[in-house]
Amino acid sequence: MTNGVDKNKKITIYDIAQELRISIATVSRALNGKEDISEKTREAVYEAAERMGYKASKTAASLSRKEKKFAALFPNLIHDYDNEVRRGIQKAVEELHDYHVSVEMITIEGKAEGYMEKLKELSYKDYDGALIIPPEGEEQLSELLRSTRLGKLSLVTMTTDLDRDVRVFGVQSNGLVAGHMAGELLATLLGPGKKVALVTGQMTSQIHKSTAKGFLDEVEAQKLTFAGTYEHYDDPKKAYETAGRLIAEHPDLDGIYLATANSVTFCSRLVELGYGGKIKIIASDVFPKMVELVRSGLVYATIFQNPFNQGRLAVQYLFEYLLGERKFEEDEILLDPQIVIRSNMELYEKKCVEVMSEDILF
Amino acid sequence: MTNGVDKNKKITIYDIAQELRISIATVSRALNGKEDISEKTREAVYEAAERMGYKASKTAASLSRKEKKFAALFPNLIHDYDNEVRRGIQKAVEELHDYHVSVEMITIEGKAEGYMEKLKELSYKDYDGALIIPPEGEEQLSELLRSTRLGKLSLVTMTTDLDRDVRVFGVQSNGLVAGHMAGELLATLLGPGKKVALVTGQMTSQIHKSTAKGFLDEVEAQKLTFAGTYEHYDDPKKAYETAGRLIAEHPDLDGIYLATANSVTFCSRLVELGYGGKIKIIASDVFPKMVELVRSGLVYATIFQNPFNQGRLAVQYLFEYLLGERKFEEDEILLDPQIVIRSNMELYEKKCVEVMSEDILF
DNA sequence: CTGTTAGCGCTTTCAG
DNA sequence: CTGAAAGCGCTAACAG
Repeated sequence: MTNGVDKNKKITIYDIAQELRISIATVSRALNGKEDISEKTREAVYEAAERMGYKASKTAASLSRKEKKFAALFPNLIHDYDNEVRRGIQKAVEELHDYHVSVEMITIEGKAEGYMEKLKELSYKDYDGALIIPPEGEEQLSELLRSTRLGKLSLVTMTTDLDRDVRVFGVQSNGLVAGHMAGELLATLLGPGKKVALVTGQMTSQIHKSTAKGFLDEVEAQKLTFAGTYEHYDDPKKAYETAGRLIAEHPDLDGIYLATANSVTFCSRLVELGYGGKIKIIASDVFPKMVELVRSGLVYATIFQNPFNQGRLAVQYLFEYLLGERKFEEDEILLDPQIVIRSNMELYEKKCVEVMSEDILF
Repeated sequence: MTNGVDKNKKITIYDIAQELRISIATVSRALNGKEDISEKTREAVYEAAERMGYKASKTAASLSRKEKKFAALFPNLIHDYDNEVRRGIQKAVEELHDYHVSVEMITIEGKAEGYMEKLKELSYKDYDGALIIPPEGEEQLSELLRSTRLGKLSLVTMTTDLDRDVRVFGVQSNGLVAGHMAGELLATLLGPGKKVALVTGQMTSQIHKSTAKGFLDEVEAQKLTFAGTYEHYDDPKKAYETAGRLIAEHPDLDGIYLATANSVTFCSRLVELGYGGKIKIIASDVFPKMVELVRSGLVYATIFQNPFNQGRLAVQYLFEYLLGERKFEEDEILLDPQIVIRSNMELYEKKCVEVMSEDILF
């Protein structure tokens, strides 16, 4: 024993209470940042906890704490990506079963107003947090949110960056790096000077902006020729049209980075146009249909953005945040995109699941 | 309520005890597969648990259960890879802090005999499990193990496949897929017909065998020319020599898959011989020195095998196994290898750490 | 603002 | 082989 800290004994709030000659309830309150406690006591407790080497027991806490109630808000759109996020959320709920967290999945019919209404209701119903996948036109929701008090309801965003002031944190893929990766792969596949295009979702969304930036930077660094950015909404028909337009405008195109959903529709149009093997394609994420595209060789690689984990971590982190275990100086949690080629496809294939309704897919 | 199961209420062992008119202690014993209990009671408890929809609370259990004691056995060799495994184990201990698991890190001086001796001691001292990174010549350890009773000490292996009969499970990288990935990348980089070689560790080790198999299969499928397998132990001097020999025998070589440690020594010898930019190299794992090699362009890609996670999961799974939460029909847990190129290197760089002693490295 | 007390659900002696 | 009882460390009323 060099200093007063005995490594062998586990320090509990009981020890701190004894040391300070106060009750364990007071120690608990101090440690959990509750309101009704004097600053003096709180400081004394913090000091003692630090000095004595106190480490809170999450298991004991969870045994007595009351349930944390979350809700997950999704737009009314069945989507491969969102479906994976959903599965991730469900997984997190299972994993956190012992810790008493529940998540209600809610599909919102309307757009921004629908979200706001539900959010207010949740706040009123004493929910602790909400996980949001925003509707089209998220700026509007951001706007509404900024002018509304939601009490103690903590907001976490996924696949978006709703205004930072209104949320606790956001979980999304590292778009910047994903863009660079796609650029580097195309450069490797094609060599310098070749002509590439970017096909992406709404550029009003931050995630698409950063993906585009990463890709453009890499294209420039690798001295590829840039044909342009082709933006389209998450709509298969638009994807189909966009493919046609892209080829019409650049019949000599060598490569494409498909940084959006609806890759499948897009690719099948390319095949129709007779560009099957001629253009090197880097796509995004792994869904059952994408597996086939990579296997067939039409798509050389796809960049997996792990939507499943996005949902899972959103729940987990929100929970930890609410317990004061997590700080978030960085309010963006970025997941690592991964390169999937034919030979490691099987590893990702088993991680994704057929989407319930296939209407929207093809 | 369609059947007797009320989804709203949490079923506890108390409920089961009441239903069966026995004590909660008996229920607990039955559920945990303790010895001193009649088969009849056990079955009744299982049946009731199933019927009533019982889900055990790990948190409550961990609060009263006594400490699980593990040990991790490493050879006396400071090594980038092992160092990461160590860090992973430490991480797991932190994560499992609340669950009362401790892991003692032990460096074994001798070889197989040294391991056996320590293992017997651990068994005698009532340890619950041991995590093993075997010494050179693991077959010998396997041999010894097969003829020795270690009581209730559960064995988990890492970076090896010690005899399956003597261990609970093993955690290692998916060598087969890693080999395929390296082959596919080289094929993409070089095109068909080009000449490639495999540089690997001891082929007596299962992990190296499966990596080699994956690579060879892919080389054949992609119609590359195979120059041969160059085997060497984890010794920088050998790596240096091997590089020289490889080039002497195949001056027209186009690509190499470095499926072993000591890539750094190997590569620097290649540069000395003037083969710096001429040969495409796929390496393994990410360590600080490897980061430089990829950044410089000497190595095109490296296949990350996540040794950190290997250590972390080994502890976690062993713990879950001991609690009966995990079954392991498959006794090999395979981690997904990941492709790291220049543009996503930063994501992996921050996950590895400078090794303590650098002697062995270069 | 603080203390008392009753659990949370389970494992583990200790006594039969 | 089984039961009774004492906690594990913490939170949440409730009562000052």
